[in-house]
Amino acid sequence: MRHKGKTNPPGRQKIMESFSSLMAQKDFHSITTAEIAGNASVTEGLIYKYFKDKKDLLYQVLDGHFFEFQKKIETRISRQRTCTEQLEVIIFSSLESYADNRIFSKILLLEVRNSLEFYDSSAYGRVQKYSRTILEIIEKGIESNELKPQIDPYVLRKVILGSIEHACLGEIIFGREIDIHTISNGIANIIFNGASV
Amino acid sequence: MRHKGKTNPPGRQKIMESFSSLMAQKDFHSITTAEIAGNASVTEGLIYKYFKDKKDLLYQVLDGHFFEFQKKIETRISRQRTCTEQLEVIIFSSLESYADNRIFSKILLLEVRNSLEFYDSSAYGRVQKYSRTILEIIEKGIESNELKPQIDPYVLRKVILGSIEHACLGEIIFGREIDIHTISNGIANIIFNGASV
DNA sequence: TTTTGTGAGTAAGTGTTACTTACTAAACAG
DNA sequence: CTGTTTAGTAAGTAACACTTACTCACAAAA
Repeated sequence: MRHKGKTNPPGRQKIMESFSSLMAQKDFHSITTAEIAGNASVTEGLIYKYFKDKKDLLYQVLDGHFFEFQKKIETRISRQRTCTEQLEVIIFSSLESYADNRIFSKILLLEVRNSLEFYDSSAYGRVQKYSRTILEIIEKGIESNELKPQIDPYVLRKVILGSIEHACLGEIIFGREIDIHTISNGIANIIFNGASV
Repeated sequence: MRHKGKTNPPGRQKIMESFSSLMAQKDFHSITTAEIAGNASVTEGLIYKYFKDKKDLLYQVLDGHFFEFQKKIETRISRQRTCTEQLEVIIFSSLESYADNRIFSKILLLEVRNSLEFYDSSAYGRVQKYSRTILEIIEKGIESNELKPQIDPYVLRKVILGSIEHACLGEIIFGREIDIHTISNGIANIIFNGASV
């Protein structure tokens, strides 16, 4: 290459930061391109140099956040030995990440799911990988006799992910504080030991 | 009243039906008011006689669907005696309703949650009532010694609702078929008896 | 040293969209 | 009859997402 393929120019970064900070204040659809550009001190047109459209900007911002989320989860999992411990780490760390990073949570749980384009994005690729990791842990747990053999791994994964996500919704939507330790212990206790006497 | 307060005129109904059928085909934001009106054979302006804005139309359509959902669930619950049976009915019937009524599910799980106005709507009032019913059943179950006393009712509710909702997402988003019986039994089994050996 | 190509960024649009305003026509109540 | 209310229309408008066509800076090749 003749031109030193310098990637991620300042304008691009400023647009993403500006958009992120706006997402902390309001929902995706009420953020305008004019606002994003103004807040970033660039012109509206520049957004479309780096992003296909407004949604693509959303997906790319999510992708960055998800990358960090994934890195943290993976190192933590690797430090645990049993399947139960690993799933507990997943429950706790997911709750922690959602609670610590509202923008990430809002985008992932409330804004991207409704349009099909998301499922082609690289951010969704990360979701799939994370999801597959959970499935593998469950399958290993069944093999090693930690988990009941009659359990459907896909269903258990749904219960785990669903519980985590639902637990964060109140926090994200209404800005309520949640006690991560209590909730994650509560969820893990129900899922592993059951609610019935 | 002087004018026989005749409510729900044909134009209003046609708008709601038109919008419902469009929701079956695409996501909320890519439906235009021109489309809704054209499909209903009325003028665009009429939409705004009966609905505050496009979102209000969404909420009112959801409200109608939720009313039916609630009616069905409540009669079914009343036929069960034990808390466990009642919660099983909730899990099964919710899955069934979501699977049978894609428009309802799509609106409730993917389209309304992200904007705060929804939480003032009457549809959200129904969500709260349904949610409260579940909590009451759980509390009764703890009192009657069917459920473990150390369980936090709020957490158990999160696990139940989260599992149900997550189980339907694949179905709704990708149009996958799910086996309601298998999934609802699987979820109930994990939640009541636990996944650990 | 000039030329040429490219990446960063801008300015000024354009078509669409959600929503508004000001208006009929008819049904009814007093 | 008369005034009021309901159902519905027609013709806008501001704001929005996105496009087009451009400038400028700079670096490598000729």
